[in-house]
Amino acid sequence: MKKAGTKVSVAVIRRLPRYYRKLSELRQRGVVRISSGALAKDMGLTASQIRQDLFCFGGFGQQGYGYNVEKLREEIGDILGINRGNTAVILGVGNLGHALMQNFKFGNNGFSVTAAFDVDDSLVGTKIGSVQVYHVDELEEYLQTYRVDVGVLTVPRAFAAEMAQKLADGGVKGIWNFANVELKLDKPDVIVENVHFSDSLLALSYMIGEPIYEEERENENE
Amino acid sequence: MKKAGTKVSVAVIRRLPRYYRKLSELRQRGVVRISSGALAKDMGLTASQIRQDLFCFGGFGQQGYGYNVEKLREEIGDILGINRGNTAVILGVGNLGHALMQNFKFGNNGFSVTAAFDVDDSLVGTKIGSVQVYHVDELEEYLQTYRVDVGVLTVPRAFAAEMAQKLADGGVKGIWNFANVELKLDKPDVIVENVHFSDSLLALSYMIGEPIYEEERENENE
DNA sequence: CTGTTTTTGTGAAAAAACTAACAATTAAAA
DNA sequence: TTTTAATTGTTAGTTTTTTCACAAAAACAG
Repeated sequence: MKKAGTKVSVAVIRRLPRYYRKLSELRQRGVVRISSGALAKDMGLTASQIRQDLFCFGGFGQQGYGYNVEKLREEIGDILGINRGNTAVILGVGNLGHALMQNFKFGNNGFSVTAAFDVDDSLVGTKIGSVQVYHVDELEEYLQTYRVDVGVLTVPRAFAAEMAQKLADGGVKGIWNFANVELKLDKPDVIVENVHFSDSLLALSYMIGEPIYEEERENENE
Repeated sequence: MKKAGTKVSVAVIRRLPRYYRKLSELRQRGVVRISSGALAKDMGLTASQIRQDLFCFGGFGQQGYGYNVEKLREEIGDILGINRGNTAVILGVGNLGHALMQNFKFGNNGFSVTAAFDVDDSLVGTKIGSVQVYHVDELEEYLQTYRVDVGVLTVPRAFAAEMAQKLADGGVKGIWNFANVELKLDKPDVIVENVHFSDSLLALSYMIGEPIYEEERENENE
C-alpha cells in the first residue's frame, strides 16, 4: 500500500495506535462507518490531519461515505504489525514486570509473552499466569533457541544497560524500556522504545504550573 | 525568565525532562560544565536544538564556557516545577498502583504522595510504605480538605472516567492517566497526561517491522 | 597582554508538520 | 432518475519546528 522505501513520519506513527484504539471502541459500540470529520471531532484532531495520515498508507475510505470502521481498524492493525505474531520476553519480574504480566493485554496488541527472566531464585521456576519464569543466566540460550521480537526491560536501572546488551546480542528487534535510563546500544538496528514515567510526570508538572495551557485547552473545545 | 504569555511548544517541554535527567546523571558523575555540542552528542540531538530550547527560557550558559551542569539542572528543575511542593494521590492500589507507590521515585520529581484510595476493603486502612490507603468514598472529602495537585489514575479502565470526574470536581490541576482510555472532562483547565502502554508497544511493533527505521538509526549515530 | 579557540545567544533559512481547499465520487433525497 | 449533500484523496498553502550561520563574549594558550 505504502510506497516502498517511503518514510512515514514519527508523528504519524504515534497517532496510529490512537486511531486503532478509537476504532476498536467504535466497533465495540456497533458503529459501522465513520467520517474523518466525526472521528476528528471525537479525538480532538482535524479531519484534514486524519485523512492526510491515512493517505500515507493509501486510501481506505470511500468518497461520500467515509470509512468502514471494521475495515479501517483491520488495515491499521496490519500496518502496526498486530497480525505478525510478535513474541516478547519479560526481563525482571519485580513489581512492575509482575504488574505488566498480570494486567497488560499483550495479546490485544499482537504480542505473546513466551517467557520471563529474573535473578531471584524464589521466582525462578514459578509461573506468572501461564508464563514460566527462568533465571537470567538462561536468557542467552533461550534467545538462541526461540525467536524473540521484543524484550521488555523492567529491571532496576543499574542492570538495564547490561540486560539490554544481552537482548540485543541475542537478536531481538526491539526493546521496550521501562528502566529510567537512556540505553546506548552498539547495534543500531535494535529499536528502543522508552517508557519514561518521570518524563511524563515532569511534563505534567510543567503544564499544571503554566496558566497558558489552560487557555489553549479552552479554545480546543470549541 | 520567559516572557509572560509566551507559549513554549510541547516539543520543547517534552525534551526538558530528558535534559534534566541527563544533567542529573552528569552531576552525579562529577561533571561541572558541559557545552551544547557535547550534550547534543551524548543525547542524539543537535547542539542548535539544545541552545534553541534553552533560549525559550532565557540564557543559562556562558559564551566560550558552556553550561554549568549544577546550575542548568537547577534552572530546568525550577521550570518543570520540581520545587513547587506538588502533591499527588493514587487512585487504585492494584498491581500497577502498588508498583508505582513502591518503585517510582515521586520525590525525585518534586511530588509527595499524600494518600491512596481503593474500593477493596482488605486494602483500606493499610499503609503502602508510609502512605495511608483510604476507601474511594472518602476521596471527595479528602480533596476538599487537602490541596491535591495531581491524581494518579491506576484504576481498571471501566472506572477511569468516573474517578477522573471526581478528581476534576475535587479541584486537582492534573490527572496522570494510566487507564487505557481517552478521558473527556468538562473541566478544560484540568490537564490530562496519558501513559498509554499499548500505544507505546504498538509504535514499537510498527518500527521493528519497518526496515527503514534501522537505516535512520545508523545515520543518527555518526 | 595579545591572539586564538571555544561557545553561546539569536536571527534567518530550511525542513517538517499541519491545515485548507477543491475536484472527483458516492450516497441519499426528491 | 435527477438533484443535492456528504465525503474522500490529494495538491497547495500556512504554520511550526528544526537547523544553519555568525557576531559577541569568554576562556585559554603563548
